[in-house]
Amino acid sequence: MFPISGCISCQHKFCAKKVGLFESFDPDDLENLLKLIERLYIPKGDFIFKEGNVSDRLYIVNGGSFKVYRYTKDGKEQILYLLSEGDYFGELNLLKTQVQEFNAIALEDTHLCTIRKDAFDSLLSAYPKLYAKILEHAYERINTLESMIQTLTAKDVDSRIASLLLKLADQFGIQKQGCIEIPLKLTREEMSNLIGLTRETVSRKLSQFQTDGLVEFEDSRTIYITDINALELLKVDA
Amino acid sequence: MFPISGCISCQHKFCAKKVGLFESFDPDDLENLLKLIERLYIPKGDFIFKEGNVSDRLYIVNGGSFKVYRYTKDGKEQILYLLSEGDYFGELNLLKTQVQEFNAIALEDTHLCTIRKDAFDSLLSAYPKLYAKILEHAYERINTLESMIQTLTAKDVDSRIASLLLKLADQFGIQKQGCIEIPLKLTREEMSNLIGLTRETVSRKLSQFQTDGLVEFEDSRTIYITDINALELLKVDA
DNA sequence: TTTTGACTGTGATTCAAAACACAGCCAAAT
DNA sequence: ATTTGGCTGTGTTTTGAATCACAGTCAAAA
Repeated sequence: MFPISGCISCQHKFCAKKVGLFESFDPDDLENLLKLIERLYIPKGDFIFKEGNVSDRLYIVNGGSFKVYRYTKDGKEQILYLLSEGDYFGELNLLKTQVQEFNAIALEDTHLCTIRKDAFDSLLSAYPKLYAKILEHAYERINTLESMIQTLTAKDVDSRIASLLLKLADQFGIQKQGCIEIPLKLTREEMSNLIGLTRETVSRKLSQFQTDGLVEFEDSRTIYITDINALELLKVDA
Repeated sequence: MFPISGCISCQHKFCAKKVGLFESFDPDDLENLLKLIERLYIPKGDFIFKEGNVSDRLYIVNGGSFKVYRYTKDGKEQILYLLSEGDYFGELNLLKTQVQEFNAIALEDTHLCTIRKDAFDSLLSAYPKLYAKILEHAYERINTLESMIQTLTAKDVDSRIASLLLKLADQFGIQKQGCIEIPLKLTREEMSNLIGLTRETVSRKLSQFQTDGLVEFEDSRTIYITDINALELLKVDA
């Protein structure tokens, strides 16, 4: 994890533009903002931050993706959030200085734009409208968490996996002819860590979903959802 | 569910004062605020709001308590939030008009102070500092939800029940000599609906906790935590 | 190119909570 | 005072996911 001066995937300006947080910024504002941004390149598998770190940055995903997780009592990782291009994380922790309670690891080679606390503070006083954006984002996060609880309390495994697939499709899915591609290459274990199951159970159920014609796989990592209606039914019905 | 003019438990002013949301209000502001408040008395067991209702009020608990829940796929209620005196709910839904996604039922005879959307909007423009309070509250809600997920993903039943008891103690507990009383009289089933177990499992484990000297009961509803350290250990350790 | 290590699928077994069943209890209502 | 209905405790049985075990696959590294 190290700052880099040249950034392959971004033209420096873009990262701020793709993010809802700054969508009201005009070109001058953006110019101003760019001075505050520090960029990081995180290779696949490396930590972005760890539990116990002082959380003093806002992270904007400019390219790539990462998972935010902590450990359950029995030592399995429980993934709370998945972020990809255009997403951001950490703004709430900047409002009061505090310690990070999650770990974050890059799922692929990842380019981040970061803003440190002091820079963010000056932004907030210059653009008080940012508070509204932050509040909106907090509200989205609440919704994410509430539906995650909905998923986790479903005893029925089919419905949990259907929920997961639909969530991934909604968040990352690319509409193709007759199917939805989920370009995020999660391992079976990572999927299980999103919904509180074991990797074996996820593996078995996904095979079954495939033979039932609900999904297809490419090299067992890239998922294609071929029957989204059936998944919706599994999610809701008994 | 009906408005009442005389309110036994409150002197009208108090409800606003006990709530963090309005703590920065001076006497004049409060006087102003009082004109906007409508009070409701909800007898035990009655609905405060239902899924599908337009959510057009902020609810402040002036006395009593209620549960906020929705249904899991298999028809059990999943309780998301418990509120008692001084708590409030619904402010986030007032920011954009929308439909309620939860049900709320009074756990005992409950007195509420409510503020309707239009009144709240005028408050917000008069006191923009309220946004900061709302954001703070959203952040607390995120923390609540994240630790709820932590609890739900613990496979181990002892730790889930320990987490629940500690949460109840933290939120509602009254320090007594040598123990903590939890005055909220939840049924075993409601407890199970907070942590995704069955009422039988909760019943068995609480009996065991009692014989192990961790808790005591009065008429099986009021809980006294007698060994909070042991519960902390159960929550964290294997 | 070969080796390595991480990931995957799938069978067999275990196990703990869910489900079922029912009697006893208590509080509210009649 | 009696009835009623919801709640509780606790046995017994069932069930389905976790666990254990292991071979096969694949991609990255040497």
